[in-house]
Amino acid sequence: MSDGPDLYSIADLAREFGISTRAIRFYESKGLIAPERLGATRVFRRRDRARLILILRGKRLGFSLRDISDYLALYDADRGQQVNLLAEKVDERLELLEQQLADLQTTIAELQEIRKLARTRVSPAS
DNA sequence: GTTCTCACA
DNA sequence: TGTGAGAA
Repeated sequence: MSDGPDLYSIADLAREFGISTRAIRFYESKGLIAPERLGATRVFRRRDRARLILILRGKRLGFSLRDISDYLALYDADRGQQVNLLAEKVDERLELLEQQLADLQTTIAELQEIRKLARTRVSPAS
């Protein structure tokens, strides 16, 4: 049905996702994942792998580990509230990015204006 | 190979 | 938000 191994070592996941084993341990220390242990050694199941994928996607979208942790914590608890939190954080993020984009566009326009003036005043005719 | 802790940016 | 180093 669903394929792939049932068990993964920390090195397996680090290799698959192109991150360090240190980063994975770091995420665990922050409570984002909670792999089982065989003795002292971490054993990751599909569920842990799935959470890791969500962590990396959240990071890629610019969310903090804290945000991602808050979101993941609701997976086992309140799925309705999880959806609400996600919507709220996504709105926040979009608002910030849109503002940053507008600021960048303003800066770009200023620089382009400066370049235009500089060319007409100090450059040989082209 | 894996674990942990401490220091560091 | 991670990494480096060192010891086990």
